[in-house]
Amino acid sequence: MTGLEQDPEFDFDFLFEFNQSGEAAAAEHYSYTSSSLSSALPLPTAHTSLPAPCHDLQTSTPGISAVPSANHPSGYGGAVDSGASGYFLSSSNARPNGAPALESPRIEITSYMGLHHGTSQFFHDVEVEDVLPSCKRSPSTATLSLPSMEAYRDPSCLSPASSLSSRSCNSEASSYESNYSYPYASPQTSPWQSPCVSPKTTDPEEGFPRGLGACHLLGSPRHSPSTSPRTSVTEENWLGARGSRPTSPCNKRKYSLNGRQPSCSPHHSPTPSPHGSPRVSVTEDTWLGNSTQYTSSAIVAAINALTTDSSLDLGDGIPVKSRKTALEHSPSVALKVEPAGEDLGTTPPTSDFPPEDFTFQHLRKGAFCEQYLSVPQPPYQWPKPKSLTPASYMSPSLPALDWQLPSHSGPFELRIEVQPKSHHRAHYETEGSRGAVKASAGGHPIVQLHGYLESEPLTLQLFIGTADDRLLRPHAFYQVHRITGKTVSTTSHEAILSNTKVLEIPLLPENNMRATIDCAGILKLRNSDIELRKGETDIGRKNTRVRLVFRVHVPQPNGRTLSLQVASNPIECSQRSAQELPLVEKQSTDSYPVIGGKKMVLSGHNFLQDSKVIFVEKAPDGHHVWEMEAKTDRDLCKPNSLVVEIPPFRNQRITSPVQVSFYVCNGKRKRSQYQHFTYLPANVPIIKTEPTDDYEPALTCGTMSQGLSPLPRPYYSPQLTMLPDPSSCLVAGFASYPQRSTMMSTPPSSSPKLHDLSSAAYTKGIASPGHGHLELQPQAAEAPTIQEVPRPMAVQPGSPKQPPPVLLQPQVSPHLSSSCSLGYQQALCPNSPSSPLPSIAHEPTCLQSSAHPPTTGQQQHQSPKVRRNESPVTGPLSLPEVREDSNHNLAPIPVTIKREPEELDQLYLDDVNEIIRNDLSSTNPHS
DNA sequence: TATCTGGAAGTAGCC
DNA sequence: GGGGCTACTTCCAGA
Repeated sequence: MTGLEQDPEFDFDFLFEFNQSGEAAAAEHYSYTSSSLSSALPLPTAHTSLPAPCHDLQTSTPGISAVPSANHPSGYGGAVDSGASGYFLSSSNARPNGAPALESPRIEITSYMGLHHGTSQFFHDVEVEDVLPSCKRSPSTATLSLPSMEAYRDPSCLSPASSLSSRSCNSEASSYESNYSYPYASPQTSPWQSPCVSPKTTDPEEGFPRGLGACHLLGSPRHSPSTSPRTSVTEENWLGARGSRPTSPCNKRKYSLNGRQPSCSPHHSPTPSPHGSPRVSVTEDTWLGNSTQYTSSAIVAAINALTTDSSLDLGDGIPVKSRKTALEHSPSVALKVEPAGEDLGTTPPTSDFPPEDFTFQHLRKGAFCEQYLSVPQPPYQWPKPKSLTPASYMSPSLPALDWQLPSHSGPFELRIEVQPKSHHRAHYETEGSRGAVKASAGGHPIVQLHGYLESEPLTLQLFIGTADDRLLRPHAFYQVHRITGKTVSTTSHEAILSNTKVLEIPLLPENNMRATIDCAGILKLRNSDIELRKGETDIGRKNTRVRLVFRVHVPQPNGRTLSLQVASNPIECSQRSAQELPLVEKQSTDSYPVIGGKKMVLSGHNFLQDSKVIFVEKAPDGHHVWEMEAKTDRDLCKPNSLVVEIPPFRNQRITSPVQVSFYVCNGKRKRSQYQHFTYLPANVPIIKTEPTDDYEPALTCGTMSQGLSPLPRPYYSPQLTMLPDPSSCLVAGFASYPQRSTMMSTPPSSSPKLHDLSSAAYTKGIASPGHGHLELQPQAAEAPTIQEVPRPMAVQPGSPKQPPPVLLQPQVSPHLSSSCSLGYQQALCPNSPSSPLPSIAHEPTCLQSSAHPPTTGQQQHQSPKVRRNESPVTGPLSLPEVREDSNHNLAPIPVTIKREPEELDQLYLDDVNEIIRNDLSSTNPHS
């Protein structure tokens, strides 16, 4: 690292600049974005700044603790409100951020001292001092001398939990290096950060978005050559980069500390980066290039860049591999001279890229981040689209990656023609690539955009998303990894959006807007790295399922952009899971009358003759209300298929569908993920049920339609499962969307149709009085018209700390706390601790949820620790039962509820994240 | 030689 | 505090 990098002063300057100008700056940004975007930033630029928008949107939330309601209303809530607009993002009027003008109370950002981190970081990165002549800096910038890192790292800024000092591991080490690195870590704090990340904490660190990881990753020294972003923010950075092995946080791994793996250790890295750390290459051009660059967008970009590169500078700490990569591919403007012409990616942005330059756009898009990421530049250049207009390519205001988007709208449909295999062992940064994700039948996944008749190519975005029962969002522990080589025929480009690495693949008309995804691998980030991030609430342990998430932004004639998204089936990424755990990919039936008796064929992997299929009804708190082992036909059992007889449901008198789960168990701790199954009332024909009354809408929303789903499918579809389709609830027309499909029958590949609200549809729905119980109308009313306020209708999975859906809840009529309302609110703040959605939407759950917003099946699960406290004793629990019955006036059949710690494992695992979130939220006032 | 893979050793955390 | 287990991460070796 060069002295410059380490120059605290430098960082502080920026920091300060930021802080001081804080609000003003923030405001400026906004205004910039909103108003001046066009002027200040040429669309092309905006385009490039893609990340920014996302950040904005997302971020608005995250870093800013206060943002709360204000934000929501305008921000998320707004999104919701505007719903319709959501998908259509107006490129024209929108702020680059895409957010309504203002919504975002980014102001908060400013205030916070913690910002230093972020800012500093930010600047630090930027620091690229060389790049940024001090003279160019804003005069107003106050220079803060950095006496010591301590100062730098204002303890106050750190959340208690996160406080480095608190961490034993970092202790000393943390002092300088940590601090040093720390800044990087925080870029996320910036308001622009993705919301997904940590929502809300004022605490800078908290602000640390999980997405950050991505950035880190990107910047991270270790990441794989081209890609793997490492989240180094963690220990290495914070805790003491000095440690030999960058990794283990808190000395979890002694060996690492011992330098057992020197190779990994940044310090030892054999292949120091020639170019120096890939810092954010905020080059003069990009950053200061011209006066205009100071525009908000520029700032945003810079921030983004900063964000991403958190770890970069740890020069020493950069893992060989990462470093190598970074070096090779992403020359950082900042410190070192980039190899001339190294590649596009690295090329210091010149202030004037031709907007048309696709490559460039990408670069710019990623702005600093990308450079940072060091996207390996392929020998071949990113094809320049015939005429990829910014609009076609990307709108400045694109929905954040954690927003739920429809897979189709109007004539357009983004579809995964060929699903990826259910197992793909992800590689660590310390490993070589494990290749591209493949399709189960050989070959690679294929994605196609239907209904697009224009001649302009579009860009298909791919990122790694979660596969749990919550809303789809970028996975904190996995990043897409760009694969290159002889075997790769698909051109791709990496970009970083909201701290998540995104692979961009051209969708060409000549190929029927079809792309073979043979260039996407999956990188696993060390849990320790990610978990230590401030603001990161998810846990990595056993959180090994991901989905490939594809997005495409289709420019509309009216200037808006239609964003479609589709997620693949879940992909198990762990080695062990792939080898031992049973996996259910498909089920021949996903609903059946309570009488049971029907044979159901499960398709998947690792089935054994001894495999058991257990049907479970879970209470909102996660306890098993009912368990029943289904009969399996051992004779027909094959490694890839299992025939099971659907057991009769415990309550033969249900009046509405009840969703339960089942899993395949190969032994202790070897069980598949829960699959959803719906029991239908005995006398009810297996036909779709439409919400009929206020009392049961929830039910319908939550559970019904399963029977409808004609195709067997894995239940995975978190988003679907979690979110009752608002649209369905709101719009009569949408009722047709199988809620269930959303719940589980929807092919994993399908994205939440729930959100599939075309602007028109959505608008109508909202406007439509007929959907009264969807108290959404008011919101709609509040919301600016779509055109006026292009906000993604998509659901914003808030970060854990995200304020509860206050806005929505009130609107929901009490008696309705049905799934619809619930679902809706969930949709708004899916991750909100206060409004968790039960992964399993059985009737009781729906109702209860409403009654007990804070607890959902998942949340109710206690974290591992908590669990331990739980009585392992098996005993009858009447709670769930009673409530359920009472609610439905059903004569409950006595049920014995067993508490089996082991059994709950899965539940816990599934819910741990939520729990953690809750814990964090409760413990952290700010958040 | 480089990449991809499968397998397994070493380590950490939990019971 | 040690042993057993499981999960995570890293390393090794073969194709």
